[in-house]
Amino acid sequence: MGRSPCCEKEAGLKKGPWTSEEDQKLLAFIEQHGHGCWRSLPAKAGLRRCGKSCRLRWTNYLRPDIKRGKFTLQEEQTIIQLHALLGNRWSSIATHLPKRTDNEIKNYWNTHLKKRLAKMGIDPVTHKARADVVGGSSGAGNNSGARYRAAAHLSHTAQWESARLEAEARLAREARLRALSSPPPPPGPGPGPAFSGLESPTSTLSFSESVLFASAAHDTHALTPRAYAEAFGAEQQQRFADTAAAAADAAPGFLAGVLLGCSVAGAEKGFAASSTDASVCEQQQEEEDKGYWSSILNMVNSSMSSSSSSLTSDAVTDPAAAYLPPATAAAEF
DNA sequence: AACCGGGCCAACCGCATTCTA
DNA sequence: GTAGAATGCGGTTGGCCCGGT
Repeated sequence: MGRSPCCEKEAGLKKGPWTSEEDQKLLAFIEQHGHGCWRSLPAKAGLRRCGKSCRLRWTNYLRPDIKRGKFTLQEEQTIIQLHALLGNRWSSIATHLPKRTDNEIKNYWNTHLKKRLAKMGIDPVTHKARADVVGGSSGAGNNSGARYRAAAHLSHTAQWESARLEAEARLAREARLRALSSPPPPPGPGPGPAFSGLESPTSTLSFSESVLFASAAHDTHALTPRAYAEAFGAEQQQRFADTAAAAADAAPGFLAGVLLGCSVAGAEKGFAASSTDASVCEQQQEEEDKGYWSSILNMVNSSMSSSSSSLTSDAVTDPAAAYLPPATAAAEF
């Protein structure tokens, strides 16, 4: 595959921080003409920058729909959960955090979240409990249990993710084939909620990631309130509960229920209730996990069937099978 | 006051992927 | 089918800022 002649090597191109004058030029040009071809944009806009630099400046800074400033607790959770599922696929993660850029998320992960997970004894790369923490059952008491469970849960999701990626690749191939063999659908209401609300203009993945988003939202369980409190400090516990309550107001469905189940209920029961019966808690956790995963399956099923009228391939006649985790994971159900 | 080290983040770099002729 | 061009993406860097000594 050919590599383009690097525009950065063109003579006289400016590098480094952008001036406000350059920003103005870029903004004005894009507002008037749209960005179109990035390569030719700098010349048209009167900028001595390469197109790549312009694109980066626009997407990471100048775009009007960018939210700047501190990440909310909910955003932090989403990043952690999506990272557990997707790894360093920052653009995919950014797809599910409206108004945040991949660069910003990446920076935030590297400077904040990674360290906090490490503090929790969770390897920020694998999202598994570190051996030195899991093995060291002494001292920390119940802490290691909560940490281990959180990490085990994340590990569990990783198995799902590998299966999901396979299915995703298959669906993408099939979608492409269908697109080639059939005319585009008429404009109008989309095939269903799974398609309509979660699609991102920047996303290269649509359906399956929408499902993933929902599943990630479910994965609020992955960090238990207590484990979360350990990592994020007591002063954030209230924020956590507030956020969940706000989410319940705004979205009284699925996500809110999960958030509430995790936070408010947790808060009511005494957020860091170290004196509660551990075995009962674990049983409850297992039950919740079962419900959690089966609701994902249900959602996948319903989402797939809602769109299956246009899916004709054998590979997706059994939608659940397309997303079935490896046998070891499936056996845990 | 000066120095130092770490945190933070915008921007760069180069590879990967997608598009197009 | 292939090569070149365009764009996307993730890792890394450079420089500013701030708190500690």
